[in-house]
Amino acid sequence: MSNSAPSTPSPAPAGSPSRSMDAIMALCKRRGFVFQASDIYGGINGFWDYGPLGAQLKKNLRDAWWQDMILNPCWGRRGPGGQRVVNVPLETCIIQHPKVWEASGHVGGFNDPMVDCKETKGRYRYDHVMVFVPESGDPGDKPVFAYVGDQPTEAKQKKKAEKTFGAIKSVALSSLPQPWTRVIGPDAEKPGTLTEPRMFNLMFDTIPGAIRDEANKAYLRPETAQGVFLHFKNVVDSTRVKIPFGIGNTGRSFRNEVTPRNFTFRSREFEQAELEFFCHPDESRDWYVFWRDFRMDWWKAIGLAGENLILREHDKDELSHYSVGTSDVEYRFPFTAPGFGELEGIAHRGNYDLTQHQTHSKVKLDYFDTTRGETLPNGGKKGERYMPHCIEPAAGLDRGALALICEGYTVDPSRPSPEFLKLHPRVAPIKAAVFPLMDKDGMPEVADRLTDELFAKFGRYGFIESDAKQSIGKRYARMDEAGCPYCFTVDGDSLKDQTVTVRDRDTGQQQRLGIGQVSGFLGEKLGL
RNA sequence: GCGGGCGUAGCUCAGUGGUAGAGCAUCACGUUGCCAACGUGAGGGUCGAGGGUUCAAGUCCCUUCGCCCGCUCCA
Repeated sequence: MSNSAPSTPSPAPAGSPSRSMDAIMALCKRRGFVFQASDIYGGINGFWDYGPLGAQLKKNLRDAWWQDMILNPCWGRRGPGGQRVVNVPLETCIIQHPKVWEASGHVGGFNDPMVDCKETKGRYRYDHVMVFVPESGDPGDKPVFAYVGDQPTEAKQKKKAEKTFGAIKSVALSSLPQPWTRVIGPDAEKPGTLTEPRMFNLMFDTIPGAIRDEANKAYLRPETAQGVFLHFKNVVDSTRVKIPFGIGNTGRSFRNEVTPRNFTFRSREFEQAELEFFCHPDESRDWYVFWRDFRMDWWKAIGLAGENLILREHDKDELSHYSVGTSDVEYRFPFTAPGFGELEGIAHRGNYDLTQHQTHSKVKLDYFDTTRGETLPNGGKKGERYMPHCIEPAAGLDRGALALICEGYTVDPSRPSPEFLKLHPRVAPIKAAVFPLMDKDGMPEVADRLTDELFAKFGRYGFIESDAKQSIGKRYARMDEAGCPYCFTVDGDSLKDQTVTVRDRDTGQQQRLGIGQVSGFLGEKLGL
């Protein structure tokens, strides 16, 4: 825990009533972190908007990612070979050529009606499933045998069907009336295990161009990663980067989730921050470990330092067929407790994506590495041509913002303002507040001058608030709830000795500080 | 997609067929000189939406939208 002061109880454990999602969602709405999209029309399932504080919180999170991944990668931490880590940014469109998603595998797997087998957990394209039935067409009370053409199941099921019926014929599953209580799935033993066909529209589609023509259908991207692979060659040719290096891409992605659930956690429109890091196949495992460890450290550094954060290595059977390894940075959200929910996946993608796009686009995407190969008489290298491997740390910014809010949300009944948000100063949307203790006797003027100074120095990083109304306790409480880390208060003594009090959000404790020291104090606390 | 719960002021909720309410919050004025203080006052509602029954609907019925929980799904 970040706070070790004995007077401060540790945050309520995940899943306890005092850290309930209801309370967190209520605070999010009350203080303007998150609103439901199209609220006044009754909302729209799976879409959430950010209010003033939430928009700034998420921007701070995005900026932190950009700073620590692109501008000063890994805080200067050296790569596995002792080299400086080099990453460059890219910003690609939400809509790309439809073939991109065929190459990536997103179209083939998810755009057709599928039937699932409850027994084997197999999934089949509805229009590919055929069934062996007796020549007469009427099986009586006997089961019929489903199969998928050109697959091992065909011969197996044909044999069984012939044994049962003798003369058989083949019909489409779609020609049989539902429910298919008598159909034995391709790999199943018992009849009646196939579900009704279901559409899995993972991707939203749209039709660019003035004239609606289904032939022009395009998709809203389900991930930002593919935009990077498409420009791998352009980046190499235009920036003098040498492998190993990474390309970062942030932006909105869209997935037509079957069940949007859990506040902003599973939204249909969401923002990703993804890095595709390209390296030689032989070094890919080391880089995978490097990125996995750094990304975990990064989330800790912006405030998820508690036991609610874990790094989970995927089991072998969870991995995609092309992946050497995948880890998730996972957070114990109130709605997943005692389990965890994914914040970021760090995947070793091998050379799958570049290879796929090379095949589909017929454009060479391999890399000529002039630092490898045998040494030539002139001292240079002969070079080596290879398809780079890729490590992909892919973070969800909305999930990150939600985790920051959940982690920061604290209830301490012993405080005058029990409910408060312990946001790390780097991501807190409000960086500081300035209050005149009373709205008279020269205090507002001093407060105004200090406010101006803080705006000039820190306004570019977040909000600087000032408030002269109502009791001081109420103003502190408001700032606590909004996650503002420090409040500076001008009182009667300020006029005499040029000092103010600074109040720490997490402890409620105050100390006196010269007005001239305030900027230095705040800059240090904000890590600037 | 299936099952269950919920939807009344910004928030938490009361209101079981008969004039829409309370507390907190917000705003103003006054008091108060460091922790959601006190006093006085103000603003804020087509009771999620649409339809129906009824002399009369927040309340009963139907439909629909949204949120929450469980299952399902999540190469």
